[in-house]
Amino acid sequence: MVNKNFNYSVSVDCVIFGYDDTNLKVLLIKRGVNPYNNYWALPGDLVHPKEGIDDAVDRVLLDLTGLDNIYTQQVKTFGDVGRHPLGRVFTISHYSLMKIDQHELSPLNINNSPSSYAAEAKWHDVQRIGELAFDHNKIFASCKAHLVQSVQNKPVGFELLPEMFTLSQLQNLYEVILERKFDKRNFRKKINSMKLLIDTGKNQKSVSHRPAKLFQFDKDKYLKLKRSGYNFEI
Amino acid sequence: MVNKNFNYSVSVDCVIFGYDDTNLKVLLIKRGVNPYNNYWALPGDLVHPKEGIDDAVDRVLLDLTGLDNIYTQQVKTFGDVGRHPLGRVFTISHYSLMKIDQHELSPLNINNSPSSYAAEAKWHDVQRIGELAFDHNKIFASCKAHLVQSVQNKPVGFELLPEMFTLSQLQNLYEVILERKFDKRNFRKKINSMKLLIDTGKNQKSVSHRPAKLFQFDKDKYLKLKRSGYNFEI
DNA sequence: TCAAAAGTGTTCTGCATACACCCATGT
DNA sequence: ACATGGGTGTATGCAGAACACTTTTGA
Repeated sequence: MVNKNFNYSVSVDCVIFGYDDTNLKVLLIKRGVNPYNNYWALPGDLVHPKEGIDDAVDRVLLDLTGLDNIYTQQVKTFGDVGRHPLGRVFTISHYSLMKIDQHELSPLNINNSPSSYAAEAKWHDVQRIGELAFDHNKIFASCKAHLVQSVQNKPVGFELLPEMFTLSQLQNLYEVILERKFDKRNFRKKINSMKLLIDTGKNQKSVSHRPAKLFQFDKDKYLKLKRSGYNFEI
Repeated sequence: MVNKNFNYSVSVDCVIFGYDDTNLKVLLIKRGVNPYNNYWALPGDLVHPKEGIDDAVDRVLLDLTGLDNIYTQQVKTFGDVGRHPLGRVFTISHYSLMKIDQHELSPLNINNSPSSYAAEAKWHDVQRIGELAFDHNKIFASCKAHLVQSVQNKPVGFELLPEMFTLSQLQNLYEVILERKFDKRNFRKKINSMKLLIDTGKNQKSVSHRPAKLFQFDKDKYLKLKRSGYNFEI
């Protein structure tokens, strides 16, 4: 006999952020099934019976992007009584940060996916997402706010940049996420004082202006500093 | 027929913090039923079918304390496969802040409660909680860390103090939560510069030293400032 | 040679820190 | 009178903010 207390369902949803050197982007899927057929939605899936929350998130991300090392943080759980037409579904929302150049949004990935209620996947400007399925607009807003907070006291911005990046790319990333401008010299002074970037010795190629130096984020050094009480702050 | 996808259960758990002018406290219940009979545990309950997450939290807090205006924030959802012996139960953890002097932990409240799996409720020093039921030690640690973060950039500390409080009480509260000392003059300078306290004109009574002034937190003023971009920071 | 973005220092201001003595009350 | 915690100001150092010109490359 099924216990009357065990009749809910639980899903995970991912707000996957990317950065294309100009704008902050979010990866949405277009639903190919009801409910909300043809609506854009956050990628997600039900949590399987023998699967932890993080495992479910990793699976959704792997199926969608082919990548298995995407930075992810849990944000908030949504469970309003009427949020899902088929029953009581709680969804545990997450934000994920990926290097946008690393993945191919191949139809292959999407069609192979157990999350194959998705007919299409596409990057959208975070400024220009329309009405999403379910309560996904609310979820998106919550995760976006969480990103804005995180980026100011954790070095998560680097998760959105390629392995090697210029200081201008980094500055523009912060400007786009925080919706404010920084002074170039002061920004560089600040970044420089952290001593967390490695000068790769390489330069940009084939740009029609003075080529910029390429840097890497020194994650090991950051982790050591953090263990001894250091607080990242932009 | 019960859909195979609807066979999970969801609960809320509350890490209820209080402050007794010396230590940071957490309100735990002693379980009177299995599983984990006689273990101390976080107060919580299953989310009812027609009830939102926040409603469930409010209900748990009302049943336990008789109060209905307790500051609460959702923290994190836990759902490891084996975390509950009776089935797949996800729990949405919250932290709550209350003025410790406002409530009576009457057996009445506890026995009237639908959460009457509780045989006893008691404030514990946050430093001295032993092994709790389920994965509640992990949940507690997560909520404590969240409190430490929050208290530094939101004026939530005042939720733990009586309506009127002295500057020394306030300073000690921060020292206890953040586990560091502040210089008295600098702390007061900082608090004073925020202009968020109202001098009530009243003083402490019957203390065997110079009586301290009593202040109130100006919540309305804070909310106005916040809307126009102000960021609280200690 | 022109356009475009990279790169670079100094001054000023304000906030965090460090620090020691007198005051009001109860016993 | 003494013990207890309440209450107050100044000097110093450091970090954030404002600000303009030269350099390197491709077209």
